[in-house]
Amino acid sequence: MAKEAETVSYDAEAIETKWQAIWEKEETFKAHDDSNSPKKYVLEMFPYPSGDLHMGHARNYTIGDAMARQAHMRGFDVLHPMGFDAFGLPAENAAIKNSTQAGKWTYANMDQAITTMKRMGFSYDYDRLVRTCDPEYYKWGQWAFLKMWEKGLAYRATSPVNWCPSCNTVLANEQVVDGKCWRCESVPEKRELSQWYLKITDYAQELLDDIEKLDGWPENVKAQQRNWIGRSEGSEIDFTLADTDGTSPTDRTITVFTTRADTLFGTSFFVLPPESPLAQELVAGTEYEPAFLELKKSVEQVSSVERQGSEREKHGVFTGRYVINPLTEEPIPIWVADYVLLDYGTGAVMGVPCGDQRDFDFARKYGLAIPPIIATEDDPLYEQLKDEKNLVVRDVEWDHAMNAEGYLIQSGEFTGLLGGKHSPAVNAINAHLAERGIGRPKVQFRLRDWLISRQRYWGTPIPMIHCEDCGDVPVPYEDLPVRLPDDLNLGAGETLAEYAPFYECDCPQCGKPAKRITDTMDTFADSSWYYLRYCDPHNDELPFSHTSVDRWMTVDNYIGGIEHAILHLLYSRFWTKVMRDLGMIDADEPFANLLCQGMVKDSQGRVMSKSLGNVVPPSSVIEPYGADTMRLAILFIAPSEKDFDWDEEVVAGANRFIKRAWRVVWGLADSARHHGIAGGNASAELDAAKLDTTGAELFRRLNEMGLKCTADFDRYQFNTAISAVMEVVNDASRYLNAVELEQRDGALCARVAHDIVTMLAPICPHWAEELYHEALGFDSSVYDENWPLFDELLAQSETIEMAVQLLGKVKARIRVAADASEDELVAEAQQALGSLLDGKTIRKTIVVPGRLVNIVAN
RNA sequence: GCGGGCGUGGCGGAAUUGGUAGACGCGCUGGAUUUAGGUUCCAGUGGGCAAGCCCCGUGAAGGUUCGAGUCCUUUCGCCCGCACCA
Repeated sequence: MAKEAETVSYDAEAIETKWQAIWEKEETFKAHDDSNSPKKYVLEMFPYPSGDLHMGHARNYTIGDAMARQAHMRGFDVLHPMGFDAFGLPAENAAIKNSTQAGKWTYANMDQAITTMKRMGFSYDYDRLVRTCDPEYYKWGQWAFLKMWEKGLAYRATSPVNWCPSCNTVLANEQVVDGKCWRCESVPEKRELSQWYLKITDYAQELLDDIEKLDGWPENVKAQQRNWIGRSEGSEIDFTLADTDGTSPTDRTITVFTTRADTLFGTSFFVLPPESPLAQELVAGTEYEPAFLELKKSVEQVSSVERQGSEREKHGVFTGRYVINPLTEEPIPIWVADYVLLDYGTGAVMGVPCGDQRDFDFARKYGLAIPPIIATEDDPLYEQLKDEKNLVVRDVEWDHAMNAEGYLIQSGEFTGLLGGKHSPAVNAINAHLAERGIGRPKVQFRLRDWLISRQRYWGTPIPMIHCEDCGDVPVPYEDLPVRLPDDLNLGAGETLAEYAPFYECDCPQCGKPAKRITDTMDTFADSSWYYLRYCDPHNDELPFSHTSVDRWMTVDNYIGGIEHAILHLLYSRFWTKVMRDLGMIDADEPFANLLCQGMVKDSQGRVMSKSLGNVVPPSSVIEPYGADTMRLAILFIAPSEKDFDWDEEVVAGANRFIKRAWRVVWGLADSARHHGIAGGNASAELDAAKLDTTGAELFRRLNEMGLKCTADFDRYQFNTAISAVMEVVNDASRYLNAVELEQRDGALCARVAHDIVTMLAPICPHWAEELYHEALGFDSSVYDENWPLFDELLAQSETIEMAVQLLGKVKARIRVAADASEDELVAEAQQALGSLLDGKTIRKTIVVPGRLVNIVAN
């Protein structure tokens, strides 16, 4: 390397501290509500402040920050806010343990996290910081609850719910994961309690349909949501309850839900769940009652985890009663069995052992008939019974249910129709039942209403009052927020329900003494609309104004963990639709593009956890290497969606590159100055035709790799965007090594230096800012610089290497002029193949411009 | 069982639409510079052997095509979600 003006050494800590202070002072990252530029809303899932940030947060926010900064450089007015999901149980538990206030613990953690965010150089508009535990925030969550109450979307109901004995609160359906509490992994108990719900099921169909609109979401998240919503098309069929004699009809019916109405002729028994009040009623006072009660008791003792295992043996008892099959008019015995659920469908099932493996297993165990009513063409039974309308064979020797698609046999007038879900046979039987008024098509969802009340202190109080006379009465809007008291003695175990200053109040309707609801909302309610509040965080008239959400919504890029695939993302979609129906916002969906970043694991591929002691705190990387190295390493090590194992070598490699790029930029800038051009003057006259071969090739590569880097940013593929810049840096380094200072092209050096700095600016912002000012000589922030433009034409070289194939196999390579004609290429190619073509006839030649010539000869 | 995804060097991973497989980085090998290197620079690095204008190579086997990591069929393996949902 020729001697240059001495370069300044790279001191990460000094420049990072310096620029963080300047950004803060200059308010560099302020979002503008009134700008004429197109907007871009980049959002990372806000953290729960349980302590300092961990590597997962660092990765999440680094991805978002690279997107946000690059968007700004491409001319967008960017909204890139941050906040805290600050309510929740860990704060309360910590407060109980330390006899302090949950708020104190939470605010201290939030301050700590903000410090770390600033050390990472994230480009947040801290003016818009949202903390869900601030009354200015949760007031509007309460407001939304009241609106939902008015629309009938919020209600109170008593039903069996999941109670977590360790968290001392109920859980939403979505929060019972693998039969365990999502937070503490205790096994919840079923309790009959009066709880508050949001009617998300009203939106089940729309939530399902609109998944189709989410082109920018990963397939697996969409699939998970579809699964969770669980739409199932089937039929409801009414069975008449027979009298105690077993045959004469009563005037009562029991309705079942089935997706296989076609198998109605094969119904040989009927099942109710042990929890069924109807079952209780049917056996009451009979000889069957003791066995029923025993089964019911045993089911209560088995945990939900165990009961849900599909391997579990089925248990059932006969009730002594019958229903009448509406088509065959035969009596069907009613059983009670533990494999049927009370809260799905109608809570009653028609048992068709021929068509369903579970029913089959149950029939075998209890010696119930297995009438064959469906068969495939290659089944001997099909030949025997294909024209048989009446039930002549009542049992079969099979060892499993008939799972394959087949034709109905022994099924009256429907014999011969193709059966299966959504089959002609289903349609025909549905039509028949509908005509008789004893059946109807029915769409069933798995999704349940969202149970949002929690019996905990540290959350948004539900703004309702219970009056002995008036019932549940909403808190008047002018009384919002219902403030959470901050002087509870949590350490002594005091709860809101026991704290009179909170619950004592007067009924807003009749004025008599009443009791305030002491449940708080699930924290997922708080996080279901925070992205809307960021649009208008200081509004004290409304949760947000229509103009503000018109300006910023929808979120263009949402980045967060896959663990929220159902819970948070489904609730947020629901909340947005509710706000839309309240006329608050026009958008149907909150998040246009979703990126679920992979996990950061330890070097052995294990999840980082405090209990394993394998946590790598961000500070352990920032301190020795700097935030820019860490950001670079995180983005380079793997594609954003993939898990990666933490690898110190990669960090060292990233640091090596950043230092190398630093030297190269200085070398280029000094060279430019030597030739009288400002270090980073990208607009200096650059005549590509006047460049020597080495210079021309560097310029071409700059354009080629610049285009690639830009395209990779566009598809959020940061690892390859970085590799493109690495190639430019490598090329520039070779240029500096190969060409003496005097021979270098000043304008070229300035351009390359400028573009390297700007392309890396979203990823290594402090590094870029320092070079932009000190090496390239600019006064403004690189954040306000334009993303460089590259030229497709300039990316092409005059001569290119092309592959020559014989029968599709590469046999030679030729260097040809980029604008060579097809004829010239074919001639060159044939020459290159030489003797390989001897004695062969050319059948065909395929020319792929710029890539290859394939000669088909034999 | 249902749904989604993935199999490419020693490792992380590249390869917009079918068109030169292995970019970039880590690691490793050799060389240069240095008093020294956890520095920098240069070169090499999929496998095989007869060392070539060679053969084989993207989990496996077929197929379509002038041409397949990419498309189709079958199959093996792994990961994730839901699940006695009728």
